[in-house]
Amino acid sequence: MNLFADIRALVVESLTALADEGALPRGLETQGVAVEPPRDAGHGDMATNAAMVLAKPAGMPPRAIADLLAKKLIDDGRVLSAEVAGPGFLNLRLAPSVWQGLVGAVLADGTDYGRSAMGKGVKVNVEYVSANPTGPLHVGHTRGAVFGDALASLLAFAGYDVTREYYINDGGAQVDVLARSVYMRYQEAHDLSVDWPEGSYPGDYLIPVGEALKDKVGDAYLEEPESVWLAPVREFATDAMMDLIRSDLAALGVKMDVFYSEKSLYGTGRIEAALEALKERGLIYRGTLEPPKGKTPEDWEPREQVLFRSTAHGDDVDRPVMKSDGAWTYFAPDIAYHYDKISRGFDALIDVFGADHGGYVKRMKAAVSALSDGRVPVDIKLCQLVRLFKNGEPFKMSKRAGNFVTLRDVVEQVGPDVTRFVMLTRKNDAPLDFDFDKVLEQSRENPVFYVQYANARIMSVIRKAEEAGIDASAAPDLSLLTHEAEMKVAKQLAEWPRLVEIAARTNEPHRVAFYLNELAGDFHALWNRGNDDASLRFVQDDVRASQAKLALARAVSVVISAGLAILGVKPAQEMR
RNA sequence: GACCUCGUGGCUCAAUUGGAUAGAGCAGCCCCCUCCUAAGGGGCAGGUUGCAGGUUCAAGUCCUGCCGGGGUCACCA
Repeated sequence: MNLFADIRALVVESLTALADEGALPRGLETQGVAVEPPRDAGHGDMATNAAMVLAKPAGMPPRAIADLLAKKLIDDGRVLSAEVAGPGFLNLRLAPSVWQGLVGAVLADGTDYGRSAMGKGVKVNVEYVSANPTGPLHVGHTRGAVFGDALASLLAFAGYDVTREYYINDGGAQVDVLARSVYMRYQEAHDLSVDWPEGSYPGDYLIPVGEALKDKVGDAYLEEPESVWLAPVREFATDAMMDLIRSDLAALGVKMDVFYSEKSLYGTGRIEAALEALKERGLIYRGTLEPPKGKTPEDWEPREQVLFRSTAHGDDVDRPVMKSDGAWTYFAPDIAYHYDKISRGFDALIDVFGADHGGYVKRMKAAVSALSDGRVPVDIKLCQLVRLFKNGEPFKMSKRAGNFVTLRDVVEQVGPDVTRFVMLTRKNDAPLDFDFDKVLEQSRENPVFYVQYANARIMSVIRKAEEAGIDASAAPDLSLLTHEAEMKVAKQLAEWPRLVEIAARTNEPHRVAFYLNELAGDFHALWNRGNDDASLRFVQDDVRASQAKLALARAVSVVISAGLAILGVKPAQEMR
């Protein structure tokens, strides 16, 4: 059930009929015809731009087309009125029975209401978090985790075949640093005192890992040189860190389908194969890069490197894939990783990065474009910083001391539901303020509360009704829903399927959170109308009237539940 | 210097990817509880969408150039 799609289909049918009658030219392209809610509800229930879009190709003034279309549409039982307005908009008012029927459809579909087929048959890969396995996840990762997870759920709801994936950066130098840091904790576990060099990971979270290493190997590595213990300790340490990260993600309710190891690309010829694929396209060469204009690094010296001609696919400069010592740059395995995603048959890729990786976007897009010969689109979503506050005061993190606010800190303090919802109350590319106190506040300002409160009120009023002996789930006579305040809520429900498609098309899950806030607002408004007008209360002496009103409330709850499910939040049954 | 990103009432943000008279919430002023959760709601006031051009039936949205905030900038990942 998608009312906007239904009415759009009606508009297109009517246009075809007009063409058959000779009133319009045949074969007009109706691609651009849209049926949308008008910006101002006073204009009507729905508006179509059909006349304006078709005016030029039809060679007719828009208002003339709109007049023809209006006369045709009015024949349909669902359309109460069709008025031409402005430059050629056609404003439609729909019969009450349409909105009543919509409420019934929502209840019939349940939380499947709003599912779309737009992604049918399309395989999409969403890569998110992808934090280095060198420590627990912190707040910044939390935003990316929530965003990616909600986006994946949203796309699944829109019909896509979604894979959630985490790229483990376990191939670079930082995991060696991790291994050395764990080794020092291991030494400490043997009561040896150690000096912590600059650039190591001094966080307490490695103490138990050092202990665990001691439990596993005893004193076997104590007298050995690094060449002996580095590789096994590295593996031990990264495994421990991934366990930690997995449990952090689980605490937040994030479950990946695939954890993909960077290290697994080395020594298997996969990086070489990916670069060979680029080479075949003439995009690999040896050369020397110009220093960046304006700001030349202190230690700049011309160097001949192996370069990827990313400029052929929209990048600003070509990018090195191999260091001067012959080792791969970070970019090389990432190229291979994306090549692997392409060869696994994904039709679209989405990468969720932190905003500090913005400079990486063009080269990654260039690589995917080159490797898929332009067939596979990749959308890279950047998540901006999270600024922490406590009661309005900025909350400082000291990364140097290893004391940063972790994902687990946040989840333990405010819970996974609040964490997730709040992380989606801003669009991904805008900075987000997270105040530990305000997110728990029970007030209008807090959207988490506001939406949950709406659902709790619905649950509460259903309980009240049942206590009064009303069967709230009985088949209602929806024709009893006639008041404009009730219609307003029904109209908001009608927008849900449309919103899902827009949010999925733009890869913007925050739109779901904003929509829920609006829906909750409409519901609270209706609720309060009951203070002034007793006929708008949900529990009525007239059982049939009550059942109809409760059906509307239940439909609201259904959509809130479906929306919250996309965000990964459990609807509240009551407020405490 | 180059690239990315953002710029919308006093504050925090939306705006149906190009649609009509730019919408919400805070803060301010005025109202609404013998009544299902007032943990809420209704109303008033508040704007040249950073600036200047351009594209077209139509621009907060697209293009160009400025201004301002943030981010990034070859042997880090």
